[in-house]
Amino acid sequence: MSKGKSTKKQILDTAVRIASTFGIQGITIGKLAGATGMSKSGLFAHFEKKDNLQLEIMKLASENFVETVFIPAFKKQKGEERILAMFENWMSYLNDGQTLPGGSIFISASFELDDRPGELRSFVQKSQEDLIRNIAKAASLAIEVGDFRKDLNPDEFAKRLYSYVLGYHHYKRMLNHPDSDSFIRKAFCDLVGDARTENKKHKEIKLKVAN
Amino acid sequence: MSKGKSTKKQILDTAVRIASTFGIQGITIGKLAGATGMSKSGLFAHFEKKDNLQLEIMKLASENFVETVFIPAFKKQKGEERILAMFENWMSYLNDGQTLPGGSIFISASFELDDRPGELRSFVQKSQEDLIRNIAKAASLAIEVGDFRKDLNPDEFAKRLYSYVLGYHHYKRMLNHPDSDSFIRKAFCDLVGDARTENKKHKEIKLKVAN
DNA sequence: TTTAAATACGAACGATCGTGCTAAAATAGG
DNA sequence: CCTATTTTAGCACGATCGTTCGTATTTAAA
Repeated sequence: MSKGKSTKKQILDTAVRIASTFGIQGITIGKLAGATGMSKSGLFAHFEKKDNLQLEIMKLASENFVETVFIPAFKKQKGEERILAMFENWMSYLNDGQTLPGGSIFISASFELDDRPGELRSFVQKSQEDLIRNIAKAASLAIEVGDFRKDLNPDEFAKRLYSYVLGYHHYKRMLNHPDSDSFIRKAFCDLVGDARTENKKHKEIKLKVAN
Repeated sequence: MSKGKSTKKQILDTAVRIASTFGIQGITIGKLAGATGMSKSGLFAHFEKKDNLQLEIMKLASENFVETVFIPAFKKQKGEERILAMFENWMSYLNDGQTLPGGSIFISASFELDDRPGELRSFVQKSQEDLIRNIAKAASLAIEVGDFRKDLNPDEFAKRLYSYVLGYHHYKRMLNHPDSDSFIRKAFCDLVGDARTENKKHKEIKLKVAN
């Protein structure tokens, strides 16, 4: 890897962390230059427009999400097991204080950008649609293999799950509720329980992670 | 009302609309001055610090919310009826394009401020806690009067409802899903249905509003 | 090692930010 | 109507924003 590409990668890694705390709109060439020990102009030369910088930050964050949440989950077998894996990976992702000290960039970016059209917003929209579609897809596979009821609406399932995640993020980050982890775990279990076929209705849902 | 107070009120009304679209952090003395036809310094004289301006914006938005959502709902009788009224008023509030062209200030402010301590954040936090507590209170009254099951957790009910509202706002504002209204209506009905006592389990839930 | 290309820096630009200061204008009370 | 007070405007400040440009330095190929 050439020198240029490697420093660019390092810049973006730092940028993702900063954006996690200050929002994608809160990143600044000067602040980012300071955080990386570079000059404003030296850093700026890697991106040509600030918009590009923001876009590349979101793209990196998106890759991180896919690698942490989806890729490992797709190695699990279809059905409830994969759904559970997604959920647990998702929780790990949201609580990785190393790369996301201030919470999910996508969640905050969504609310920052919801009324500001542009390339950046389009990318975030597309990512969110992908996310919901992937969950819905996993749910419909769970129906196919007989884990979930045939009359479950997978899209509805996905959207309710994501709503709970939004709430979770909100209660944890903004309101500092100490019981937000148990909140979402219980909500998730009820959601899955309701989605199950009748004969599996009362099986235990085994989630790892406590805390 | 003195001249000063009346122009200040008018400034804040405009500010709430702007903040609805650009976020509470997106408010700028210059932009707001332009929007009200005043000079920067003339407008600034009403507030003394920008922080005060932002705080007063949030306070006005909070009053608007209470007046639109809670006050009318508290005139309904305790129980499910009051819960339904809250929900419907909430929907009206969120869809009032006149005063909130860009969606709820509190929702966006929450995500803008979640990692930035200060007086403004504290106020938003308090407002959100009040909101959840009010819903939970209404739910526990519904238990008292026998509409909801005795083993329902009111706090959990409130937090799940608010999670759905966050999702609704997100799907509607950010993702422009045309079916977001039916999404939340169905989610709400399921939530209420699950909360009901056994003998009322299958009563119809009559919501006004379509669209 | 020489050299051409890639990369980084320093300084400066126009804009806009929040915020003072002072003077003009509008208002309200006698 | 006159005056005292409140309200507004004009102007300027230091800071910071994104961005440009010419120059220095570092890297990689020959």
